[in-house]
Amino acid sequence: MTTMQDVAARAGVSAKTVSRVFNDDPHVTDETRQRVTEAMQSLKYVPNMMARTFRSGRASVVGIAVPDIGDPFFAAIIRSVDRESRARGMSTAVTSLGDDAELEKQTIEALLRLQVNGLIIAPISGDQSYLAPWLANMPAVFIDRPPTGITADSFVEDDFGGAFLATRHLFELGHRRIAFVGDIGDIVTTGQRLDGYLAAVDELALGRHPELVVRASTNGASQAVEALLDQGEPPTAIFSSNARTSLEVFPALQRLDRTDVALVSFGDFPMAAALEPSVSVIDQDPDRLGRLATERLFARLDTPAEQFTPATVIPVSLVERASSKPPSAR
Amino acid sequence: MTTMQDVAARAGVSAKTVSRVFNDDPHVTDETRQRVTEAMQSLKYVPNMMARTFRSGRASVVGIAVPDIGDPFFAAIIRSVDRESRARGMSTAVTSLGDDAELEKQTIEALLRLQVNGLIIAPISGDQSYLAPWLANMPAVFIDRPPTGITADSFVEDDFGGAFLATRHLFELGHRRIAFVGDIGDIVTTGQRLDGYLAAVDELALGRHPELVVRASTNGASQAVEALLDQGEPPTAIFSSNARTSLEVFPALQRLDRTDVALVSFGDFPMAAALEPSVSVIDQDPDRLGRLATERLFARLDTPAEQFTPATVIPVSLVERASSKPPSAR
DNA sequence: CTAGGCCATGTCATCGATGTCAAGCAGGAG
DNA sequence: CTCCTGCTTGACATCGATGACATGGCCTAG
Repeated sequence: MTTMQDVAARAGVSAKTVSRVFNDDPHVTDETRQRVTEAMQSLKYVPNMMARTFRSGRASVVGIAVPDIGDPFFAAIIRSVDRESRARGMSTAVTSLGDDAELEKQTIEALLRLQVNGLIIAPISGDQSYLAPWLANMPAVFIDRPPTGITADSFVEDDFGGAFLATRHLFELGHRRIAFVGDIGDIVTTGQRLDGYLAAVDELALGRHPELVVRASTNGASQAVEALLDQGEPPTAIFSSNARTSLEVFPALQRLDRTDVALVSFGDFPMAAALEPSVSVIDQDPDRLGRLATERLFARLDTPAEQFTPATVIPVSLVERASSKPPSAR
Repeated sequence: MTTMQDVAARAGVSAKTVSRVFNDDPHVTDETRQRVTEAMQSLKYVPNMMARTFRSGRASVVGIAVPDIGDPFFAAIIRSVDRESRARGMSTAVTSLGDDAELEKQTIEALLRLQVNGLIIAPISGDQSYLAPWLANMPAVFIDRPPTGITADSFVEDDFGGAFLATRHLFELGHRRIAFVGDIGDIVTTGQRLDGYLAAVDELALGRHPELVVRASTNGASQAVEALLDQGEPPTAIFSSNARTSLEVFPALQRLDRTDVALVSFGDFPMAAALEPSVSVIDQDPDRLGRLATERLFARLDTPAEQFTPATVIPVSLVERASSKPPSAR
């Protein structure tokens, strides 16, 4: 690790002069500049960015933490945050939290250790109180689900409303047995969506049928669908509570040759419109979510004291496609 | 920003003692420990990780840079690297390079500024010589495409071979006019795939037809397909040079009601098997790529001096699905 | 000819945490 | 009673880069 000192010694100048050359300070003679430049090259000098950042306090990086980078919804959010941050001269560092709530704290702290300027987070655990001390120095904006145990800005979709909307939509098509497929992680979000589904079920007097509600781990959605359809009185429609499960549910229906079962997915996903039948979705507008979160983050960076509406709920909309269809005769 | 000094003043001890309490040094009396702990809490002290890291040199983070997080191929690689790194007690910071080669250097340097322990990179520009000085301090492993302008480990797929394989496969099905759809970015990779395609075209004596080779920007693949099929003698098969373009090409074919045109995609993507017709792909095994790259990175971290095979080419395989079909009568 | 000013360069302190070393104090052994 | 040991605690230096300020040389205006 060559330092400015080393370069300075080699060039026969002081470290300060090396610093000046490095930072294009005009108050250096060409001759000195050249000697220093040569020394830098021959010693392969790289600035210790950590030292510079340490001195200035921050790294000009926005941290983003999401449960899963592979989820199309989060991928879209990341894209959007990335674009907005870049436009403001900051780069981004993304990290996946996985689905182990225990690891959230430690993963986030590893990210914060990088001394990012701000954090955009879609948490997985049910408690973010460990963030409290950090918030004194750095703004955090929650997306997809609100914080628990601390107060912070948040932008969430209307999980309850979207689930209600999807369920009622299926009801209006004539369905009376509508299944709910959720996953294990995403406690808060999935819970809200389940509530919305159940509220619709109650309001429409469909009766709650526990056997129609399944929560499958990421790779188990396939079996879950199979079990659902294997019942005495199988559902005629499925509400899949997020894009990740939908990516499993659809192929499962196809494999069982049961694409006659209606399907609505909470969350759009690539190719949803190109499938046969095309899949109806509740569109969450991840682009907007990412944009709003980034704007808020930068607003907090500019004027930390300012008061904002802490929680914003973003409306969702139903995109009707071919998988929205009446019950089949089958 | 409360520092150890502040806590020390509050607790009536020296900063060093605060440091000791913070690091669970046993040589502190319970009484002092308690006073310091209280002071830390009331002042909401958080350690300046930057300062600690600065002193120790590294952050325990692996940096990953890819052109686009949303690309299913890179998303799968990131997942894999993330899993492997986590198993070794390191977390990851991912950043998107976008498709502007000019920005690569600056984005990477922002990442390196975080003083990551190592870097896994799928570059977009044609010159990584700017990395040279950094390599003295930190290992870097290239994936998807080899480095240019510097020497470093790399793991790449067999772009040439895969493209050759796909083209020959289409030929064997009876196709004689096979189009190539590439994108603008990814210069190296796309170039290799084009070479493989052209080599097959030559070997099979199909004749090079410039009008069958299109390079579309990310959002222009749709028009490109339209233009291809609108020719006097349109292709009967399309070789899409990466998953990102395939995500556009397929819907375009569908919209034009031309799913009779055969299609092979370089790179698998979610739902490729569920589409109608299911899409044949050249499978790149991103999981393996990520795993190998991470293993190499950690090997370099453990024994920097060791010699390894610098460049590894990972074979690809053809996954035959329904879109592999003979030319239609149309 | 000289004072004032500009310019190139250097010295020192600083950011926050922590390793090194030593001081100070208490208790036990001789 | 004294000396040694061991334990708690603090002063200082350090990591690398850089801001504030100082120094010394040269040029120019009066």
